[in-house]
Amino acid sequence: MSATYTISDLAKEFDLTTRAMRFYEDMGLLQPQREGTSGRHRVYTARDRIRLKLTLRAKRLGLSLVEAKEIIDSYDTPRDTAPQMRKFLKVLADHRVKLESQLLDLQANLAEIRTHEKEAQLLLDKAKKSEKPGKKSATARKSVPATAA
Amino acid sequence: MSATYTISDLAKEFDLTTRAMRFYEDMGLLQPQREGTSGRHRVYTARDRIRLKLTLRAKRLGLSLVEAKEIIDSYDTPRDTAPQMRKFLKVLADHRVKLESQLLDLQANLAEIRTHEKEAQLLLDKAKKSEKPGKKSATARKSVPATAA
DNA sequence: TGGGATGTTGACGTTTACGTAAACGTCATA
DNA sequence: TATGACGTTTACGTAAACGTCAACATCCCA
Repeated sequence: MSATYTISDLAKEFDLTTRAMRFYEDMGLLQPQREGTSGRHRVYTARDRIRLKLTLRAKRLGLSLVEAKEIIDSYDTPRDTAPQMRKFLKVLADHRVKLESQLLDLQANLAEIRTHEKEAQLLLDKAKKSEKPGKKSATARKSVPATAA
Repeated sequence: MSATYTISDLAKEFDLTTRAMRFYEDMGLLQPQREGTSGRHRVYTARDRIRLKLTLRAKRLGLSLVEAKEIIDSYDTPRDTAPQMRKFLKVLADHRVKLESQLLDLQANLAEIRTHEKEAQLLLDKAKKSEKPGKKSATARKSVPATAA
């Protein structure tokens, strides 16, 4: 009934190799069922697909596969007792702190780039304007910016 | 006159090993001067310090050292001609696109975490309230969230 | 002047995240 | 039934980013 996927289905969808997917399985990130005459072929469920999606996003944010697994698993472990719940909350909070500081890095970096883009664009425009009117205009040779945070 | 640093000065300031700094030098990210009787000891300038700072921030955002070098170097290459300028702008734009998509990942992830935190906190509070009044309350066993983007 | 503290150059080791190749099984279909 | 196309296991290889010695040079200062 519910949708299932072959290894290459998911590999294609997320643009990775089957080797990578088997590796993720070895790491415990995916746990496909087996099927076929001798139960060799892997069958992925929607749950695997979502875990894979989360894994890749975590990777894009610079987490190792082990770190990714830790967090993703935490979404999938029992939280029936208060201590379990509190531990879950701690994992979330720790991760959030990391993400928030990364957000700052990112915003700083973006701001810097946009500044440089504007500046460079301005110089380029100026050069074009003086293309005919003037003779030659010495453009700036900038070095590493002091605004670096 | 202008401030200089020893290898361990910077290593301490940025919390990395001297081995890492020499490695960055091998990669071309840093180019300390040499000093002393036989010119063996490395001397780092403010420029090195800033390049190091940029390198580490790039690393935190998941760039490889080679990628970091490419971008940082681009800030430090001549931009006297229009083609050079345009190439510089292209590097910036490419990098900005990457950062912007990363920003989306990050914001999605943060939003998700905050949702889970609220939800979990609510359950925890509810459990505490019914600690005395009721007998026992079965708390939820949540699995991987469907909200996963 | 001597002895820690610090620095330097190799050079080999380690972890992460797969790539790649061999050698074989399985499945749809022509 | 045979012939691709796809899947599987096993195992060795690799690139990035350092860690970890060893063995020696320099520097500071009591």
